[in-house]
Amino acid sequence: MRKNKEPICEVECFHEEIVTEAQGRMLLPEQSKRLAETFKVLGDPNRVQLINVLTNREMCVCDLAVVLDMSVSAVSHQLRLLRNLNIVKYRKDGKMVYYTLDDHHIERLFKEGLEHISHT
Amino acid sequence: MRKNKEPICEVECFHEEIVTEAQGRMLLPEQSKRLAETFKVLGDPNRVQLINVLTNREMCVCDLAVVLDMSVSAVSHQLRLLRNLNIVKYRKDGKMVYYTLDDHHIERLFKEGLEHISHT
DNA sequence: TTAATAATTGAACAGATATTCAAATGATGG
DNA sequence: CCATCATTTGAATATCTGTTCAATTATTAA
Repeated sequence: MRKNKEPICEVECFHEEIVTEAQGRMLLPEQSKRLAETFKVLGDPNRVQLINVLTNREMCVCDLAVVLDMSVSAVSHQLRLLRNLNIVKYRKDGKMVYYTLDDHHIERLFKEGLEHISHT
Repeated sequence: MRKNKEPICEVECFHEEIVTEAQGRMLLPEQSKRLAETFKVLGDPNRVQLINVLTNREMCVCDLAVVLDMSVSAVSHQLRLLRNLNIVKYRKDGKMVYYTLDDHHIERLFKEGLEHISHT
């Protein structure tokens, strides 16, 4: 947040017209927040691997822990995060819990990201 | 990292075959790291607005601060981050510094993200 | 019912991140 | 040269994030 909410009597450097035009092109706060949230969830190497590995496959927590070389607890915490954002869903079978991707939009975004890093 | 590097003599819950198959589909560590970095930089509402506002426009730091309602210093710090990742470039003109986007891949990713949140 | 096991949870901790503040830099004009 | 202004920078701080550890839940089988 800016501190300077007081009347600006002194000379300021901004360009009225450009500022007004740009303000008109701004995203709504709700939009920028959701967009950032969406990207942020993909912004961790372990979650990236998790999402990649769960694409078109179902896997139990324990297998995921072995594959990602993480503790079961750490995996479970990350899965909860993805669950809360409806990115993965789960199916229970006895003691086991099997996870899969539950968001094909995210899949597209993920693939677009992969392409991006491949030609950089 | 997992602690359990000791020989696993006790019963473990993972499924050998599934694990092996999944390991084969893993991204290289370098890939997952870069992919996560790319997404992470888009994972902040202020940076989202910055990138959006700089798309096809050039703007000086002071104008950006007014538009985004942030301090000049905060904007400058964020711009440095984007600069270091070659997402924005700048042009100097006297005391002023004008920034623009410098990465069309990011632009595509950004638009894909926008689409994503619009049908959710 | 008890023991064992897969997974989840919450607290605690270390490390990363975003902002603020004060000081520094670099350019312009008097 | 000096004062001013746009921007950058570094240190300090508060908050957020991801992991670990220990405890808990839920399910199965003895």
